[in-house]
Amino acid sequence: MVETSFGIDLNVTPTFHNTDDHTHININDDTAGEVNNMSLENKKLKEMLTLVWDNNNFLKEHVNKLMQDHHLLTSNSVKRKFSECDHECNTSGSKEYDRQGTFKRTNDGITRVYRRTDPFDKSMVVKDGYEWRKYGQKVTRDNPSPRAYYKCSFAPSCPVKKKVQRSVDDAGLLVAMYEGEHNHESTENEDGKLARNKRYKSPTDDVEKYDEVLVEKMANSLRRNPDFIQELAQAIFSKVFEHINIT
DNA sequence: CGGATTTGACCCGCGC
DNA sequence: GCGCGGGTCAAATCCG
Repeated sequence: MVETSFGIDLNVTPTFHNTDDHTHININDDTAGEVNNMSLENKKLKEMLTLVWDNNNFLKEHVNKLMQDHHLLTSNSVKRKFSECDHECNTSGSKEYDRQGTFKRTNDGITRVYRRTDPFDKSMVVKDGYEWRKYGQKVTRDNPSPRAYYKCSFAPSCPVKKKVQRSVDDAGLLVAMYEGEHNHESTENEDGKLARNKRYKSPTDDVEKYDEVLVEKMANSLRRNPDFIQELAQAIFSKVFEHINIT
């Protein structure tokens, strides 16, 4: 079934239950000619809408496919990297995973956090519930991507520092190194965590959201088009007259 | 206008 | 002592 966002079923012919004679309308020859014209326009309109809908479906499938490919690629890459990290961690330190694709490794008082991000995203943000103030950035010899230096925003009372740099062989992997321990509570409270969890979206949610936005945009542009409104009204009247003629 | 970020200069430890 | 590289400072700049 095809239905626009403003509630008009494009495939199903509307049915009318005229149980008494009050619905019968006499139409003269001029009106009949007009009705024929409207039928033609109605056909055209229906074809146009079908075309738009087909295009929409095609785009939807295309987006779905792209999302699936991207998801597959990302998860494979994460799996591969995590197995490498696992290998490192079997020899020293302790390890810890979280559900956001973050790998944590603690060794000699320095905690390393590996977080997978978009390789094209140039931001160096690794959210950890604390607020940080950036105080420097440097390109190091062994890595072409710059290393960012952060101090805890509670400094100087809190001595914790953090260094963030992209992995040498995987630009999509951010490595954050933490030195010291915070002497205060995380700046992100429980409400914040809940709010963030609520905001979590699956890829399918994205597709549905994209669908909604697309349909809404199409509907809005059509709504703003007076020609469309007029033709739509004519089409509806045409259907009504068609039905009345049959019955 | 004030806080955050950027970026070049400076500091410091280490190896030669 | 000198050069190199990582870390830090602070003035300039950006941005809400």
